[in-house]
Order: sequence, then structure tokens, then C-alpha cells
Amino acid sequence: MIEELSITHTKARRNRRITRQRKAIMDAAAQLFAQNGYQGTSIKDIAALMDIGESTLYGYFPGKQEILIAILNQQVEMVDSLLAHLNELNDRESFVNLIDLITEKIVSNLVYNRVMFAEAWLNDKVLKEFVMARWLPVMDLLQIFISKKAAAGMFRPIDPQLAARMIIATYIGALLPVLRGIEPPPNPKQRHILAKSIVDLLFNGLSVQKGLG
Amino acid sequence: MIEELSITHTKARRNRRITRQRKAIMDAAAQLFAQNGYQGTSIKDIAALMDIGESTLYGYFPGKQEILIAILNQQVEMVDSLLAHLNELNDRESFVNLIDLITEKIVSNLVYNRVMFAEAWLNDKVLKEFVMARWLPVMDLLQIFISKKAAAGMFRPIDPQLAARMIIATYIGALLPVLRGIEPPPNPKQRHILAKSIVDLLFNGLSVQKGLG
Amino acid sequence: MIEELSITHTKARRNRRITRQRKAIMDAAAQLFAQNGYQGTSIKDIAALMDIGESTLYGYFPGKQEILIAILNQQVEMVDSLLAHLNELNDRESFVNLIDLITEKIVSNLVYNRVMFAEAWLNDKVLKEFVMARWLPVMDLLQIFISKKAAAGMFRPIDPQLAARMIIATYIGALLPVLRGIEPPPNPKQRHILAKSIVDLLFNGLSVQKGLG
Amino acid sequence: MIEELSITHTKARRNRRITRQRKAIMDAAAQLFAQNGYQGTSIKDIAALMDIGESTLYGYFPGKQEILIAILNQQVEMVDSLLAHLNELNDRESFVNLIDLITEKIVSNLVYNRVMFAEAWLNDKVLKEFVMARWLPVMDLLQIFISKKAAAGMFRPIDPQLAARMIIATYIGALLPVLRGIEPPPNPKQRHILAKSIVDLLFNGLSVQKGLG
DNA sequence: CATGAATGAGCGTTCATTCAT
DNA sequence: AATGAATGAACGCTCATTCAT
Repeated sequence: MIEELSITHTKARRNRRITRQRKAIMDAAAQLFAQNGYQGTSIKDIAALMDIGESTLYGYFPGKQEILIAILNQQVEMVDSLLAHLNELNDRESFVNLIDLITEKIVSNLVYNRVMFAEAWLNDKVLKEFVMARWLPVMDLLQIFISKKAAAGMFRPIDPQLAARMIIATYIGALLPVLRGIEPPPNPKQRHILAKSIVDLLFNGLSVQKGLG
Repeated sequence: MIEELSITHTKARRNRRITRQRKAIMDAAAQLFAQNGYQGTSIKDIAALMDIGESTLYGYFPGKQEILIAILNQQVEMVDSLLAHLNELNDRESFVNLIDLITEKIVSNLVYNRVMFAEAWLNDKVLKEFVMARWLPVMDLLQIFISKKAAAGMFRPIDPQLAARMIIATYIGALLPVLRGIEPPPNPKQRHILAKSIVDLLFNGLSVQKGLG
Repeated sequence: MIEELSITHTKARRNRRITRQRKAIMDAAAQLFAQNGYQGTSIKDIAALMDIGESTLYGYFPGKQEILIAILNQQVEMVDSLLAHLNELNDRESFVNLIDLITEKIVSNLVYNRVMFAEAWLNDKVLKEFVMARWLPVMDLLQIFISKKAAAGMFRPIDPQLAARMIIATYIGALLPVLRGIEPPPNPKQRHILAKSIVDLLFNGLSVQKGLG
Repeated sequence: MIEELSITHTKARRNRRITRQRKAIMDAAAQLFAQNGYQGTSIKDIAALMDIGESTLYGYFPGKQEILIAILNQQVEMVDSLLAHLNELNDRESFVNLIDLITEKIVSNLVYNRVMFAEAWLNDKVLKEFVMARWLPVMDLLQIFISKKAAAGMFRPIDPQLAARMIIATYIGALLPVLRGIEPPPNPKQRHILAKSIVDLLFNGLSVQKGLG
């Protein structure tokens, strides 16, 4: 009994260690992939950054490509967990909060996301399975929201799909410099301001609203 | 005289042939760069696509990197010639036309632009010299336009820089699927609709304008 | 304690192995460089002679050039250690012994020296840093010796620099066929005879000395 | 008749032109071979130095190696013509003149000789056919000279072969810096002084001749 | 006759991966 | 479990040479 228990403990500890090391490798790799691209990063680079032997990596991942896949998958899991908790978009405030939340999730794993977008730009499989599949639910949410508002007479009768796509476009475009690494990630306060600005611009446009003039 | 003339003709024809061949190499390379990235494309790949020997390429370009640079430079020249003809943005219509024009320029060399953005994502020098340097003038134009409209009481007192960035963000985001190759390039009619939609959304937002209600 | 000891032993053994392998590569390379020249020898040739993969070489040297430099440097170290132990030249016997000693050092690493001279013939840097820098001290020693003897009335009032250069010239010329590989290296006895012959010829010339006639 | 004549003239002129161009190519090649070695010189380099197309060279020589062989052969012809006019060595003065003459021949075609020695250092065939075969007659001449002088009691009973070799060694060693290009070629006056110095040192050695004391 | 264009072979080097320890 | 050593395959590039014009 005691032996079994200790064996179990040992096994559990071993698994934890392996998981920890796998994560460390993914972090190091993601950092380098983000800077130099997947193809521009060598196993040697990753091993050097971690200060371990190159062949040690192969004890945790069967190959270079699998490290990338693990990185992408982890990101997917995070987004999935985010989407699972999404409720309906009801009002302007819930809209702002959604954008804020998504931004936080993206920014908190900036490097991983930068890698994901870089890969998605070249690799169709990555684009479809890892990026598109996660954003389509968000777009659906938006389309439903816009349609309802339009039906209720609160939005102009704009094409909901086009509108949804442009909202996401605005959002992606606004976050691009941060993902690219030429601007620092926003702190919570800045995040909230950004979200509100986007929503404000989208809802009201640039023009002075004549009815308020 | 006749000899000189024929020599001139021969030289001219030779230059034309070299130019044509250089362009053909750039096209083949751009296609592969767009699909597999610069690092993921080998000289062998390019030569195979053109059905010529690998070493033949070196008669037209001193190296692989120079092919990329030539591709980027040609794109830059095109954008520069576009910017040189830009007049002031006066009204909503000139705004639409500008967006339409830019879109046409980008779409007409889709592959080249896809390469440029892929490289700019990883390479800081490319980002600064080839992308940022070309878009900043456009952003300036936008800022001036917004500031003037705001001063004239036609726009709400929004931060001009933030607004300009979001306009470009919207635009880039809207064009992304086309650049990425997952959507076909728009025909002239679609281009115009896209431009009008963007301007409409930006000027008026989603909301029903209360004064018109 | 035991672990540390075994680690130390393992590390030491590893270092010895690396050193041994580096030396083996240098030997193989020197042999080929001597036969076909540095430029005429490919990494493939060296690897083939050692019966290892080409890329294995790069675990011991960062490049082809560094193999050559290592070869030259080892030679330099040997000559330096020789020069460090040089005392003054006092009499004819010490002169003979010096020549004998230098010859032994050169002949014991014949191939390395052949490589060095071949490279020095084309490469100015090699000539200056690896050859000239080592022979100038010897020439200085000779000049001092000759000047002193001349001042003491034992040598004719000959230009010491010219004389020193001719002595070295005689020596180099005499060793050239051995370095070139068309004559076998002399054994110790032959070396001593050669040294004595050179000194005898230099001191007394070909002519019968009239005073003894 | 007239036609034939003009044809002959044309042919002769053509041959002269070909010969002239071959010589020009050899000169350019020799200059580069001397600086960078045969292997370190490309057809492109030679063509660039002559400002002609690379493929034009192949109209005059079947390949790169044949240019080298032509250079070596021309040198051989020159030395042969020198040796053909050699008479016996009778006295000290004729000895000086011989050295002077050989030096002039070598120095007047410095570059060609530098190429020859560089090649001979690596290539056994070149060494034997182009260098050794030319110097052995000179050495024979020397041996006969020394033997006769020794038999006549004017030279000490030294081994004639060893002495002859050391004389040539002295000579080669003295000329080495010039051939190597680190010293300028001597003018006629310097040449004569050099020849006299060598002979003087060889005949009388460094030591004060006791009979004269 | 001169040459621009083309190319196969080879070079030095890198890299992802395997394997013995 | 960790790693040093080894390597085949591939890469970007050069070069001597051929050929059509």
C-alpha cells in the first residue's frame, strides 16, 4: 500500500515535472518563434535559450513541429475556455466588456498569439483550425447582436455580416501594433479605454449626430 | 549609322529581355514566398517553378535576398507613385475615392503585398522602411482631414490620431482575408461598395442617428 | 566526493577525446593541404580521409579556415617554445647545435610546415604573422653574433644583415627538398652532418685558406 | 597570285593577332595566379582584368588549366634558351656573371616565376618537368666546376654535390623575398652586387682568412 | 570572332534528428 | 533523464565550361 502510494506520488511528481518542462520549452520556443519565425528558429536556438542540450528537447517533444502545434493548441484551449463563458451580448456595456475580456486574453499571452498569427498567415491548416474556427463564434455572436438591434430599430439596417466583419477588422487592426511588438501591451485602464473607443466609434461614427446638434 | 542603330536595337532588346526575365523571377518568387514564406522557399523551388537551372537565377539577381528586396521595392514604388498623386481629402466622396484607389493598387499586386506583410511581421527593417514609411503619410492625411472636420463642427471632438489609426485598422482588417488569399480580390464594383461601406460605417456608426429618427 | 571525482574523470576524458579528435582532423587536413593546397582541399576530402561525415567536422572546428589556423598556430607555438629557450650564440659549436635544433623542430612536423610555407607563399597575413614574426628573432640573433665576431676581429667586416639573411637563405634552401617532400627527412646523424656542413661552408667558404696552404 | 598573297597576309596577321591575344591572356592570368594562386583565380577574374567576356577566353585556350601550362611552358623556353648559351664555368668572374644572368632572367619575368614556384610546391609534375629539369643542368655545371677547382687544389676537398646544392640553396633563399613579392626586384647594379656577395661568401666564408692576418 | 546566357557539379555550412552512454 | 556525438539532407552560392547567336 505504502509502496504503491509512494509510487503514485512519484509518478504524479514526475508527470508534473514533465508538464512543467514542456511548458518551459513552449515558452522559450514561442519567444523565439515570435521574434524570428518558426523557420528562422532552430532547435539549437531553443536549447541555448533554455541552457539545456539540444537532444534533451526530444525527450519532451517528438520534433520541432510538435512544439509549434503544442503552442497553438494551448492558445486554442485558452480561447475556447473564454468562449465557453460568453453570454449573450445585450447592450453596449456588455459589448465593451467582451472586447475588454478578449483583449486581456490576447494580451496576456502576447507571444503565443504573435506566433499563431504569423503561422496562420502562411499555413492554411493553422489559419482554419486554430484561428478561423475560434473567431467565427465571436462573429456569429456579433451578427446576432446586430440583427436584433436592427430589428428593434436601434441600429440602421446595415448588412449584419459586413458590419460584424468590420467590427472584428477594426479590433484586429487596432491590436496589430501590439501583437507585432512595436507597441507595448495596454494596461487594464488603457484596455478599457480602447474597448470603449472602439465601441463608441462603431456605434456613433465620426460625424456629429445631427439630432443632438 | 545602320550598325549603330542595329546595335542600339539589339541592346534595347537585350535590356527588355533581362527586365522581363527579372520580372518573371520576381513573380515566381513572390508566389512561393506568399505560400511558404521567404525562409520556407529555396532557390531550388524558384528555379523549379520557372523550369530553369538554379545557377541561372544568379545571372539576374545576386542572391536570394535581393529577389525579396526587388519585390518589396517594386511595391514601394507603386505606393509612392500613388502617394505622389494624392490631393487633399476634402469631402466624403474624395475619401471614398481614395480608399477605392488604394484598394485597387493593393489588390492589383496581391501576391507582392502578401509577401510584404509576411516579411514585415517578422523583420523590423522591412516593417519600418517598406510598410510604416508608406502608411504614415496616409495617416497624416487622415489626421488633418479629421482635425479640420472637427474644427468645422462636422465631426465630434474625437482624438484625431486614434480615429485615423482606427480607420486604417478597419481598412487593413477588411482587406486581410483578400491579402491572405482566403477570399477572392474584389472586382471594381465590389471595391467601390467596400469603400462606401467603410466610409459610411466610420462616418455614421451603427446606431440610428437620432436626429433622423 | 566519488561522484565529483567520476565527473571530473569523465570531463577530463571527454576533453582528451576532443583534443585527440581535433588533432586527428588537423593531421588529416594538413596532409591534404600539403598535397593539394588549402584551396584544393575540400571538407569532403578531409572527412573522407577520416571516414567521418562532413558535418561531424563542424563539431570540432567552426569552419575550414579555422582548421588551417589551428595548424598554423600549433606550429607557431612550437617555434615560440623553441625561441624561448634560445640562449646567446657564442661559438661555432652553439651555432651548429642551434641549426640542428631548429631542423629537428621543423622536420618533426614536416607536413604542418609544408602547409605553412605553401600558405605563406600566397597569403600576406600568414607570411607576416606566422612566418616572418618567427624568423626575425632568429635573424637578430645571427646579426648580433656576426657583429660581435666581426668586432672581435674573427670575422671579415661583412654586412651583418646581408650575412644573416644569406645564412638563413642557405638553411631554407637546403631544407626545401625535404619540406617539399622530394627528399626524406634526415635522421639525427644526417641532421648533425647537415648542420656542420652549413656552418663549415659559411665560416670558411669553398676556397682553400691560403694561410693554411 | 595576288589573292593568295593577300590571303597569306591575312592569315599571317590573324595568327599574329591570336598569338598577341594569347600572350595578353597569359600575362593577365599570371598576374592573378601570382597574387591569389591558380585555384584562387577564376576565369571570371581573368576576363574581368582583361575586360573581355569570359567565354572569349575559350577561343584562345581550351580551359583554365591550359593557360597555366602555357605560362609554365613559356618560362621553360626562356630558361632553356638561357641554358643553351651557357659555357663552362672557368673562374670566379664567370661565376658571378652566370648568377647575374640567371637573376636577370628570373627577375625580368618575376610574375611568371612566382606562379611556377607556387605550382611546383604542390604539383609534382610541375616540379619535375618544369623546375627540376631546368636546374639540374645548372647543378651539374656547378659540380664540375667545384670538382675541377678541388682537383687543382684551389678548393678544399668538399663534397661537390653538397656544395653545389648549397650554392643553389643560397641563391634561391636570397631571391625568395623578391619572388614572393615582399621585396622589389633588384636593378642591374644591385643584381651585380648580390651576385658578387654570394660568390664572395661562398668562396671565402665569414671567417677572417688566417693567411692574410 | 566575341559573347551573353545557361547550367551541372561541387563547395562550405546548417540543421533536425538519432543514438549510445 | 540528459546529453555529446554523429550524420544525411538540404541550403545558398560559385565556377569552369558549353552553346546559340
